[in-house]
Amino acid sequence: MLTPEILMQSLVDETRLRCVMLLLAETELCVCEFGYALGEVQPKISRHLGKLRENKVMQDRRAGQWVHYRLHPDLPPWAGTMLQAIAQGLEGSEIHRSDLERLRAMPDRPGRCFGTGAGDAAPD
Amino acid sequence: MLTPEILMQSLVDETRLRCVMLLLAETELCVCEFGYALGEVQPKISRHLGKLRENKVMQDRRAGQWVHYRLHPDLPPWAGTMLQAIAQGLEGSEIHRSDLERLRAMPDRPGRCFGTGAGDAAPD
DNA sequence: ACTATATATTCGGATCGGTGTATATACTTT
DNA sequence: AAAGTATATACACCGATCCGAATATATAGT
Repeated sequence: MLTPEILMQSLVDETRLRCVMLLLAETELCVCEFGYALGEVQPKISRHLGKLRENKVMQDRRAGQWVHYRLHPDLPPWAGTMLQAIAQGLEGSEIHRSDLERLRAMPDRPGRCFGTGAGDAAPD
Repeated sequence: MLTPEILMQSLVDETRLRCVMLLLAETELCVCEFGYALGEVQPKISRHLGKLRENKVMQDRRAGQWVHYRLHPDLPPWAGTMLQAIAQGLEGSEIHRSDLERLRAMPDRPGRCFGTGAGDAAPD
């Protein structure tokens, strides 16, 4: 079960915080997208996402060769409140703003095909 | 200035989290009260309170031989939200409950004489 | 089966943060 | 000024954590 202690330990690392903040804006991202947005090498990203998954902050979903991460659906209400409060305190933060910018400018982002595999959200 | 990163770094340590949580219930406490409530030695408590002061999470006030700590008056709104969310996530936590219990059962708690120095709240 | 791409894990080393013990400082009382 | 109480700091040590680099695993396409 997720406790405030574990959540803070999860977010106290800058890389992990940046990843979680991206998920407040994009709901689901794969490892390579995190890596591109943060400008970090893959093993580093993967390790941190793994810890966030262990800690039940995120949930992963494999889709072909890609693994998509999203905020854990069972995140308790107080945890959601914390994330929102952090996001608010981070307004004006250069790093997080540019993370999101780089992500949105990323070429060839892998399309997310949910559940039924019906709709492919590939940008134009 | 206090940032979410610094606040989380401040609270990720159990001792510091326990101290801050006590201040959500008591508004102002001196070092010896923290020490008694947590059952920890004085240097340990003092060191952690010092870091909380540095990080602008708490503010200290000397009153005679005692130094009283309270939550920093300029804590930004998002920080207050975070503290409340954490307190909520901590409901049912044995440690924090008993911290508060021990504090309230502490004999000879130093009286808090604010501002004017008029009233001394010494018990009997 | 072989290659390519995406992700995960392992390992050794470096760094950071917490701890205990001892000691220093500040204030009060006599 | 000397002794007592409250608080702060210094130092050496230890364990946790993060990192880079190399390697392992998983899936897709041919």
